[in-house]
Amino acid sequence: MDEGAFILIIERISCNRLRKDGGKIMTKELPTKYDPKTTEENWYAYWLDGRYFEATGDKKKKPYTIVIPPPNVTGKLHLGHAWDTTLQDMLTRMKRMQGYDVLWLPGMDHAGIATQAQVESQLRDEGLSRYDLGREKFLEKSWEWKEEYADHIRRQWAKLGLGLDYSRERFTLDEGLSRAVREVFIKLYKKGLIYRGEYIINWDPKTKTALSDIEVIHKDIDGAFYHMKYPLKDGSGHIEVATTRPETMLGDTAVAVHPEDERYKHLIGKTVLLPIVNREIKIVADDYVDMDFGSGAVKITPAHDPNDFEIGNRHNLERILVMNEDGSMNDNAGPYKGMDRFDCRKKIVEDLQEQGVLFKIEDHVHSVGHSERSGAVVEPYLSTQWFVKMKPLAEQAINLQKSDGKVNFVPARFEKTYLRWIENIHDWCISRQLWWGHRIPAWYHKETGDIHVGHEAPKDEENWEQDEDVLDTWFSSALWPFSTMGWPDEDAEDYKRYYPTDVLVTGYDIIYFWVARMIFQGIEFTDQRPFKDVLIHGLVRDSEGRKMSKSLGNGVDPMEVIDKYGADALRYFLVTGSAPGHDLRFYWERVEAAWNFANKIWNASRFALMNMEDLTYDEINLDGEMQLADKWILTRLNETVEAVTTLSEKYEFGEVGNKLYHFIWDDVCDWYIEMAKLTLYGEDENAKQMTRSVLAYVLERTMCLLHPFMPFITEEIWQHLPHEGDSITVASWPEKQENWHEPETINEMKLIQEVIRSIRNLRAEMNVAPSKPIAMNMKPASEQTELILKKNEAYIQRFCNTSELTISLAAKPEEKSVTQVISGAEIYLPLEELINIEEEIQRLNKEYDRLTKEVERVQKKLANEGFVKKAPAKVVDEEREKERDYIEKRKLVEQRIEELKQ
RNA sequence: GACCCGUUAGCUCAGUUGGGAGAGCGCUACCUUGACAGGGUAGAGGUCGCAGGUUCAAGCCCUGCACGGGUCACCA
Repeated sequence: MDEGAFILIIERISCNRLRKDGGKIMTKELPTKYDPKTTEENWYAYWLDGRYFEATGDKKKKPYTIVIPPPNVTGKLHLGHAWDTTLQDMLTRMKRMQGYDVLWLPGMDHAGIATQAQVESQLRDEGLSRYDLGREKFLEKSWEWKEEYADHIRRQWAKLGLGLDYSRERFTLDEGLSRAVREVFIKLYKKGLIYRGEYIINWDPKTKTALSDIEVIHKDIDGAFYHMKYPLKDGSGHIEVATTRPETMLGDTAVAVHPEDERYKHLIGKTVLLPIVNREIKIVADDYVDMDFGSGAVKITPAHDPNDFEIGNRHNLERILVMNEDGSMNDNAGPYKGMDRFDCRKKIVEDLQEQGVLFKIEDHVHSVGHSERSGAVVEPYLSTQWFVKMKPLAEQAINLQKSDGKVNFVPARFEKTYLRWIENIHDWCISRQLWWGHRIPAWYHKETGDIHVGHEAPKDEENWEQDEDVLDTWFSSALWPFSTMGWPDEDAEDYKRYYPTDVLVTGYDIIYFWVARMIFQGIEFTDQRPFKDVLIHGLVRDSEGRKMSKSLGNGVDPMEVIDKYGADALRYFLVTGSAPGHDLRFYWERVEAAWNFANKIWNASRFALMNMEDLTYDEINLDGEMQLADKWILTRLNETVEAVTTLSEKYEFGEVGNKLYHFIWDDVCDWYIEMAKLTLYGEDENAKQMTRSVLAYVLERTMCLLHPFMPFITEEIWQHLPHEGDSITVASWPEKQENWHEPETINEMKLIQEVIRSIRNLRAEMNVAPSKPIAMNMKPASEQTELILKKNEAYIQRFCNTSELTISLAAKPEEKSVTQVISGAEIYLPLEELINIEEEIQRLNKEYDRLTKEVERVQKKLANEGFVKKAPAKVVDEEREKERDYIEKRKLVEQRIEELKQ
């Protein structure tokens, strides 16, 4: 691998050494705002220095492998890459913490056409072409270019915080991978699955290379339908044909009609005189022709149309190429020689009209193929190229999906997408008329024309010439999951240990180009799927839903986002921003929301650390007496741990994000920390110590859960918190702790929360400022509830801001009290001066009506025999409980109304 | 033409084993409470595209339709 940029990162490690202190806290006080800039770079350097991302080969651990979809070495990473790699980073970080020997293998793709085009454009600026330099010099230039961009990409990976094993970085043109490419080519050739032949291929006249079918993008273009009359040689009339590409008529070598077509039967075998070039061509009969389309007669240009080519084969027609490789007309075009194909079209239309041959032009929208790379209109072109025979390979891939060893697509529907394509696949044109790429390992004998295919030239090299062309970049990408592991050396350590990989993460736009090809090559050469799962995500779009593109200028540079909000915020936004397999719109506000979340976490930790005193990891002790809030948050932590773990295994990161967000913001920050203040600011030293332990423990575990989403801030906080080990990247993944799991605390907490909420609500409704202390009188519905309320009255006092609080089964409201009925208790607030009895009665009447509606709804449900009989007992019981509760509450409200009325 | 996806709060979107609708932003009112104003509290806002069906029960399953987006194929 290239060391350049990597060393830049490594260099910074030295200034970071003071952090290597065995995990002790260096500073206690955190600044009040989280600043990603000052922390992110240091931590990345620290991670590399600790070599936490390198696969260890540790036999005691199970391997877990992902290979990165290699980005084009010619470009910068965009938000799509950031999304794609963040998903992989999350998976590998989690697995590493779970104790797997993780290999996440980085690398880049040489991207033949794209890179060559860039280098050529640079040369053009210097007034040169690649031919001026020659092949060798041009490749030198390209390698320089590659080094520069590879550095750039590595720096971007670093900024994103990706835990890549750089010691195993690969490049598709590396010697090892090139050997794999040759090996595959040779083997397929020997098997007859690679062949060379003259066929109609997709030709890009701009970059002057052949393309495969999927590199052609079809766009609807407003064109025209040109109707022409070709005269019969015997002067007995003419035959009418139509075309969208009139310039191809110069290459016509027949006219075809359907053999059953009564209109033309008598003309079959006759000769037509092709206008302009005055070539004599035959009228042939062929089933391919659709009698109902157009005139029912088709001009045949075997050298410029795939269907015509087939017809030409069936009828032994001459193939006349009328264009050069750059899209200009050649010698066969007679008077049009040298003209560009589109200029020729204009001129030939004029000329034919003048001659009366072309008699009608109709507007016609038709789909025109464009080069995916250069944008040029693709010309169907007769040319000698190398092809992969796809049917046998596709069949193996299709069969694989019927076996237990199938590739699991996530979301599952993409398997259909994949199968549909592979079931209808055509042979794959793999030769490209470029210099930057894997040169085709075929030599042609200068005299005999024999073909030699092998790793090296034949011994009498001077008598042979190597094929000038290179292979489609995807031909090498298809081997990526195993060529990077040392294949074709099947005894290579990495290949044996890490192949097949566990999951491939990529966008749906690349299923055909890459995923499908990796699968059939994987089966053919390794006898198994190259990955167990394929996680498919969508595309990043702009805020209006448009694809980001250079031409629209609506692209957002992930580095700019990171500079503004930090990598953690960007990552969190990317992986929680959409449903699986769906596109994602980019919104700055949502990145900002993620940043706010990070800051919230920061400040919660800041609070904890300010109150942690010198608690060390060993001093964390959860075995003493606990408050409700402590037991509750530990239980909620357990629930969150379980949810996060199982949802992550299912790649449901959006849901994982929701769970963590809710747990951290609502449960930890809004409730637990607020409640912890009671003990932390109180006098009871034992309780304080317990709260510190719980807080430290919960935060430490929470940072671990969040680490895959937000690696930087979690490492920073984790290092400040009491912890064990040198880095959160290798900390243990949280597991459910049965000792501290008390589901009943959830309900107790719900009761306390309901009390607090209902008082806040009443205050707002009655315009009583939260800062104003009030007297509060509670009447529990049972002794059990009374116990819970009394045990937790400190919480109620604080959060309801009471001047006095009584909790008693015998409690009675003062005359002028506001009443609130909740499940399990009545609450009275004697707010004499604020109360108007009439208004209070009205308020309670509203409540009465609301409860009545609820009662009716539940009773309706319970009155349904089918429901009671067929619904699960648990569901029915829950409804009965609700009925009881609503009726009870309604009764209490009713009583209070009656009291007030007296 | 075939297939896939979407249609849920003002906007953008979550909602996976079918059991009383959620988030972010925006909006309203109030709050400098000793982690956080990048914050807190309370609140408004939804016939979950339409029509059928299955089911005790449908945003979720099935069928059809409408609109929007996408993929592939055809296009002389």
